[in-house]
Amino acid sequence: MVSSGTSRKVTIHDVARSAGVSRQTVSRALNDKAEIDGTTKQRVLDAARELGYRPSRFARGLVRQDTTTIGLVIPDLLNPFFTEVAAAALEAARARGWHVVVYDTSDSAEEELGTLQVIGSQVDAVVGYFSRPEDELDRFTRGIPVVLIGREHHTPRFSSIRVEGADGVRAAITHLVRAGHRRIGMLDHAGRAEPSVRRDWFAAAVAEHGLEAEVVERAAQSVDGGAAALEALLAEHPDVTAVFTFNDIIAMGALRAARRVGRRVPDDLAVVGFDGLQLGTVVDPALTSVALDTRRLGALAIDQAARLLTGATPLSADELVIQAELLVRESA
Amino acid sequence: MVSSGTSRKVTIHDVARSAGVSRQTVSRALNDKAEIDGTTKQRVLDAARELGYRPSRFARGLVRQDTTTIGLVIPDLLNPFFTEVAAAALEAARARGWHVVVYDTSDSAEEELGTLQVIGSQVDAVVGYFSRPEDELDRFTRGIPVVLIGREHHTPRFSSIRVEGADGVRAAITHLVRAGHRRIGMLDHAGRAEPSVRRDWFAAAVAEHGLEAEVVERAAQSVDGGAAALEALLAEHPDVTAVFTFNDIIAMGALRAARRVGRRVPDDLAVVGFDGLQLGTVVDPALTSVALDTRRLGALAIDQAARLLTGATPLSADELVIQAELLVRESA
DNA sequence: GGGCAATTCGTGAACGTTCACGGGAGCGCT
DNA sequence: AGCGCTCCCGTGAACGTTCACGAATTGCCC
Repeated sequence: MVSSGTSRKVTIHDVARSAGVSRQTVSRALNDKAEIDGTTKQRVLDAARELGYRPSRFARGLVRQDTTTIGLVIPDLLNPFFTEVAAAALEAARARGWHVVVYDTSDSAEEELGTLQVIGSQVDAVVGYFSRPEDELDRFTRGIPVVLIGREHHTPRFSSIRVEGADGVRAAITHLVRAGHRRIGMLDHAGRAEPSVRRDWFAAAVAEHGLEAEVVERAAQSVDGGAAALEALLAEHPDVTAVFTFNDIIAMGALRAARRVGRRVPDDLAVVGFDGLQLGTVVDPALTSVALDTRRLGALAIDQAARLLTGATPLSADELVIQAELLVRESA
Repeated sequence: MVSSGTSRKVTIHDVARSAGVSRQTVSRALNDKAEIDGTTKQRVLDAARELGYRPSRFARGLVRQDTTTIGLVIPDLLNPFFTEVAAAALEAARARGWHVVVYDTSDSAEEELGTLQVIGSQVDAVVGYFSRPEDELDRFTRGIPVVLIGREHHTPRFSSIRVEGADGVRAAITHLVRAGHRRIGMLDHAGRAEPSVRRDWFAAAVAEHGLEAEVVERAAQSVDGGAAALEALLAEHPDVTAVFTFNDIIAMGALRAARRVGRRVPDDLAVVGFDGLQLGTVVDPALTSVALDTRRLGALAIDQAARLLTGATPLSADELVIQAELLVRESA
């Protein structure tokens, strides 16, 4: 018989009554425990299947304190960089037998707020990206560990993983200068109000070589945005022979625009992205980029969450750093 | 004071005692309910913060039956197609206030088994991709709705979303024939033992135009695999002027290989992928593809899960279909 | 001053499961 | 016969929260 569907929830008690045994015996049968006869075990299992019984994860979780679930907050899963981070975090969590509930906040402050309001009561720890002020995060995540990615923290309960790109960007600029480039532009992120940190790294690296650092255009966070920005930059500064971009998505747009305006990459225009996406190999020429080890990033975040959760000594700020490194492929 | 950390779990009772009130009053304060004085509410809140109190989601879930959590099983989150499906499912679930715990099975049968073993006791419904035999799925998901994607089902408790691509592929081939192509090859998936269903669609469509259908090379599921396969195919059949591929990833490899061997796309070689990834716009020329509406796919899966969960009349098999449609961009 | 409503708070019960413990039946051995 | 051991099985309690209900206090009006 198929279970009725709209009926009240069937409990362990119903199974026990149906099989003519006690709750405890049912529990023993379902959890493969000892102290139970083979035939009664089968009888209980049959009764359970017949009734469509399903143990309540809440009741079970209440008494056995074993399962841990963490919340992973991602601004935009369709952005390949975050996809890589999420995949890495999932892998690290699986290795620990954890469950991961994923929230995509769609780059929206409102959705992030909505997520914060529900996440606190659903998970044992929170890992991910946030844009809201810290006191708000604090208020909604009371009592559980929080690991921020790519953002500073001041609340003692928080941890954060720092993304250190100065060295990587410097290596990229050095690489370009060695190749003979003297006019190097940048396509920055247009989303936030103030210039990005990556632009600061760029400016510092360029200044070290005594070059001008002000050849910057701001690009929308998309392939089209990158393409448009490169065209604008080249129109304004035709003497530019190399560009560094905020990220690989924008760089891919730049690659396309370069082809459209007749610049050969890397000969007429060198392009260096940021992120080091695996995706950088699908474009032609393959994208040279200042790469972030996303797998390590995800693993590090989960590891720290585990330490905070178990009370082990957490990793220090010095250890919670991802160092960007220049990944030379074909576009520069 | 910072909470001690390794101490026993602090319960609502501790907060009540600390604030000099009853459990119920604490509950009222924390859940923004009425019937509580402003000052006592603040006192309770302070005490809760002081003690580092955090309500147990298990105890709460046990008494209020509101929160629903679904399990989303994905073979490989790094594969952009599945990323899009996952993002769509997350969005649809968020609209319903559901929580989604994501499992990446890494295209591995063992990981899928491991997922099955734990998922049944953690979620209220299961949605996603599975490769294991149906009786196994049945055994591990007793009592909860299951929505399979891109796979038939025979167990009555299951639902499945069918991907119907025959029409879309036919449209693609017609498109190629109209452009004058007479020798059309295919790059099939090399993963499974038998030829893919997409190859059957291809063969049927090509046969309708009276063309030869046997110009098929099998490609590994990667950009490099696609590139290698196209080179092999062209070496064997230099007269081929158009290729249809198992998916967009392989198509992107084909694009690169075409450029390497000096074939201009789409003039010397037309390329049509399958999936219709947003990613198809980052390559140059942008990829023409037989597109699947991944957003609708994800939404449909979640919708059906919702119907099964609430006891509403589920969608029929006819309604659970995603029709592929030709998306003409630049590569063909 | 008495009645009545509104406001604020507390107590027992319930949610569904597992754990700790105890008890009965059967068997072998002294 | 008595003892002890093994194998099954059942009962009360506990997990931590919310719900239903009742009670106490206060304020207001006649």
